[in-house]
Amino acid sequence: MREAYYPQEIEKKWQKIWDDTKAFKTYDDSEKPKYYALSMWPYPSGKLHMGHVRNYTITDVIARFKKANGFNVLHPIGWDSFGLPAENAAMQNKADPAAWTDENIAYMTKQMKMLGLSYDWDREITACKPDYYKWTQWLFLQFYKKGLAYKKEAAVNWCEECATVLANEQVIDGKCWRCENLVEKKYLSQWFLKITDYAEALLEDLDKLTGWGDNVKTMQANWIGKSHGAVLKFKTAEQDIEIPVYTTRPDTAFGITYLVVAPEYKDIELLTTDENKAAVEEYRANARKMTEIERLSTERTKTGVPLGTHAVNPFTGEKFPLWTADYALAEYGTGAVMAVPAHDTRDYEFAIKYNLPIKEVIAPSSLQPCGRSEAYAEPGIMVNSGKFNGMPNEDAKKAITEAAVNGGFGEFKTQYRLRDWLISRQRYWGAPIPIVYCEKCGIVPEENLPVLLPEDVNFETTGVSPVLTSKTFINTVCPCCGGPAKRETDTMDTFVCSSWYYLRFADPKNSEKPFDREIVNKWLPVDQYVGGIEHAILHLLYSRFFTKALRDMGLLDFDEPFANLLTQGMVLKDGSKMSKSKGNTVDPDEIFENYGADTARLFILSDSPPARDFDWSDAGVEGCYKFLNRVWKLIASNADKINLSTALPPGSLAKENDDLVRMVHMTIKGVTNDIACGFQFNTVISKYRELTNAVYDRRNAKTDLNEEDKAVLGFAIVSLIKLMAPVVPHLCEEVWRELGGGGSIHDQKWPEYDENLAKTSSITLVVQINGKIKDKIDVDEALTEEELKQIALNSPKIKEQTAGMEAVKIIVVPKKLVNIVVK
RNA sequence: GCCCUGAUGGCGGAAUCGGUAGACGCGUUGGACUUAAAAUCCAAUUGCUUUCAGGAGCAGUGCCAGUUCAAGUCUGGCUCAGGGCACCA
Repeated sequence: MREAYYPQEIEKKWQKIWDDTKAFKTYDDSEKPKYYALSMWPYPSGKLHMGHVRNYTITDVIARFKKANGFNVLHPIGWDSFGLPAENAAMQNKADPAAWTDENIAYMTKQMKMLGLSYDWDREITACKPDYYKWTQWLFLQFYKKGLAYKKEAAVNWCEECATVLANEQVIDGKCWRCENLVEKKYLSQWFLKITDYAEALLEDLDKLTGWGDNVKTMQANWIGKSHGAVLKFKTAEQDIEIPVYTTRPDTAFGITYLVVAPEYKDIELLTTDENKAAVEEYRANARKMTEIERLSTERTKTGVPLGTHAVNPFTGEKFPLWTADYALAEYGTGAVMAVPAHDTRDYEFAIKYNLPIKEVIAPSSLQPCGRSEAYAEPGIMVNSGKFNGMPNEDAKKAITEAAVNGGFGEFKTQYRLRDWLISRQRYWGAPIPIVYCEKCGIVPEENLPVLLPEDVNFETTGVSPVLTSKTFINTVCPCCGGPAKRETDTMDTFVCSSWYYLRFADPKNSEKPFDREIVNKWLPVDQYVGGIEHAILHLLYSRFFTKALRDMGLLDFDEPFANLLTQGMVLKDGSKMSKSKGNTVDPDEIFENYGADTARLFILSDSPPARDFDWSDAGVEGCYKFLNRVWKLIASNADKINLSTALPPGSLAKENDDLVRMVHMTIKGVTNDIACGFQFNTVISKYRELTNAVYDRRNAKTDLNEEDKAVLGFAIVSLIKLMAPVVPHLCEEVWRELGGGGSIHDQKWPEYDENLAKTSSITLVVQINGKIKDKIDVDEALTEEELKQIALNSPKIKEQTAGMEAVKIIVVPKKLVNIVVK
């Protein structure tokens, strides 16, 4: 074995061999239990960044660990390759988005192979290839047939920069998720998926996801936004028009002093008097012009105008005025709000500004009656509420709603904040929506799939989709009547493609259907999913929705796609996120070139637990490189002494009591537990270092080795490289073969430990006085409690410090400590 | 405003059940090797006080209380930081 460690040479050699021999190919037919490890598939943006390196390394180590532990592991990769960057690149470089994408995929594939990732490349899938998007389109049609895909005219989020609409989930703080441009409202006819049908299931099943972090689950629960309340129906005094209102505070119904409808409310024109018409129209026109962010800003003082008409409170018969104000949202509840300024901060602010009456109906307690200079939103006792007076307001919520139900003017209602998923995009580089518009037949699904993207398009258009420039795509014949018809020119949101890709990996080559039900049932759910927290709502919610909908269509038999989710932290440099604009990026290629992939893998896992942010430091990389050199040298300089045939398994070593043998058992136990319980790779790596240090100490201490010493050394070294193999696959493979190991180290079984040997031979007894540590004594672990007590009491230090004092109580924790309580 | 997560040396972070706080590494300092440097190896490294140079003592895990023989760990109340949601009635 050569003395010096040449990672680049070793890595290149093994990567080629693994590739040529398809070392990580997964077969469906195996006796072993299945394990599906998956990283979120990347967008082929050009080059891997360190976030990718971290993500894929984590999943790769898990996959290799599970394989060594006897699982049939599925560890695939693919490309989320539809999306705007390819189209933007096409506009700038006059390149074909397909060619640009292919180039990027080729480069990133090369980088992934350089990182030594154990993917089954035969299962690679690519969202923008017709053999994949054909099935995205097919699934869309299944949603359409089930009434889960529909077209409607609605106020939608429009990004001028990207020249397309966006889903609610893609609007972050009123800005576009991709380009951070301010989002505007537009009224357009668009395709939606009916995710709201699954609001309750998506919320309820969060409890089943015991392998997900609470942070992600609460984010989803907040996004779904379930609330319990009532719909109360009001009639107008002037025209007898019904205005239903959703409220979570029916207990405050006696305190209503006005009613607000959203500027987009459907009956608003009927509700406006002629005198008020001009002012209302002007207000509505202004509201339309405002961007989402302006309108939703809580900083902004509330505005509104009266409609001139009135509604009647069915509980009291009181008349109160109708207003329109943009703090009422058309898309939530019924689009109308009953205003109780005494008990709602927003209504209070509005009432003060426009001098509307404030009527208190809940007092903090019977001792502390009303009279406040702000809205009182806390629980209390009902007042000014007729027969409900004196009741705790929480009870009155139910009682008043029941009264409304009995009176025929109300009902209990559960409301969700979640809205339907807008999937139309006025862009080229996406899966075309397979729909045809026929003058005779109306909306007709196109069953002849795939509907291919046209190639005769001009990307130098502004403001409209390049698809519209095609001369061949738009005009077609109706699949129903054969008459002239036009194709839908919108494409699907890329998140549709990524909502089912994890299913396709189970059956990637199927040309008859998106996936075979049996095969998918066998491999899914994904046992371990790894990716960034930024998808906590978007991709993870959509995928859960897809899985549930596909189950209801009978295409599969499970209802959650990802059993365990690990959201990895960001990779930082100098305390902030790596970004090109800050100039603090680290190029993976440079790290591979200078140190090799094994060092990169080791370092990215070594310093922080996977869920936490990771601060990149050049010194840390150096440290990992030095460690690998140390391991290499340790083995190279002892290669002649290590004989794999004498590197015996546990139980067969004569020197079982040897401290180094015990250390090896402890390390196997520790590493195994640290990976199995929460993937704590940082402590796993510290255990590699401890064992390495211990082997060095042993070798330094003894130069004249007998056969037994060699066996111990061999056992320690072989165990070390087996434990390190998932993290540092190239070095360990090379060393394994150099030492004469048969086959690949990555086909070896995970080392086992003996529980009796996985601890030190003696223990340190801690002696405390009143809970403060006063002495530490090495003792045999077999001693009884009474013996430990005597040893503690006989310690000279303890005698000295307890002289003249009385021991009130002595607590003995077996094998650990003695605490003497004195007065 | 509501929700989630976190706070431990100069730094990243360890510490199964409440039972030796600071594993492992980075950095720093000192030393060995070298003509020299790099590399490598060895040692020290929470703070303060004290010392006869072997050590000894005290304090210490964001803050304030509490439970306990014993609290980084459990309970209550805060502070700060990061993230999510937000005129959602």
